[in-house]
Amino acid sequence: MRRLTEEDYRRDVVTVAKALLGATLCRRLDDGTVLRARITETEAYCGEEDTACHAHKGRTQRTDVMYAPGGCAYIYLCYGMHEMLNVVTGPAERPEAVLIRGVESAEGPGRLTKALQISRALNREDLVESDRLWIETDGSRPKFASAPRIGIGYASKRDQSRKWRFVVCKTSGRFFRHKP
DNA sequence: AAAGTGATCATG
DNA sequence: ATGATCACTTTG
Repeated sequence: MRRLTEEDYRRDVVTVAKALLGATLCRRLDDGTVLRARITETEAYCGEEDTACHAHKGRTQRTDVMYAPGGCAYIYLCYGMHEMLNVVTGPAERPEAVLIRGVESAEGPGRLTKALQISRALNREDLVESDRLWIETDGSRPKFASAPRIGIGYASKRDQSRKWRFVVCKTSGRFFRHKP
């Protein structure tokens, strides 16, 4: 297992979104316990041109962190109750981020943050250096499927149709099923 | 299917 | 200041 570095994060957002699948999200609590979970689902949000991306409307107090160099956390509150965890990617001044949509045993962006006790208190955390929040990889690259992103009905048809959501394929624990 | 919840952003 | 709108989850 090695921790992801700034070089890993400063690549193109779609590349990073795929590379994060199978990596391990790690969270150290104040009492020292470390929570870990493998990432199973991600989405790429790709700059001011992407009408689904929060940075589409430009730089604001909330989106400012997306303009930072890749490697820090962008965490915001959705629907008044769900903390959403994103990883900023790309070079400085390019507002891209990967939404972490699911981890093993906590599917759903709001559920995983609850399970790992991640909140806006960790907004802007540097995942390269932090001892509270980081990501590790063992180099495995699980098979995945691509699909349209969820919950972006406000975006242009074109951007809604982009397949920038990536989900690890479910593996049968025991049996294989063959098409007749 | 619809509520619940509060930050955020565009209006005025 | 006010109001619509949300990268959602749970409950019925």
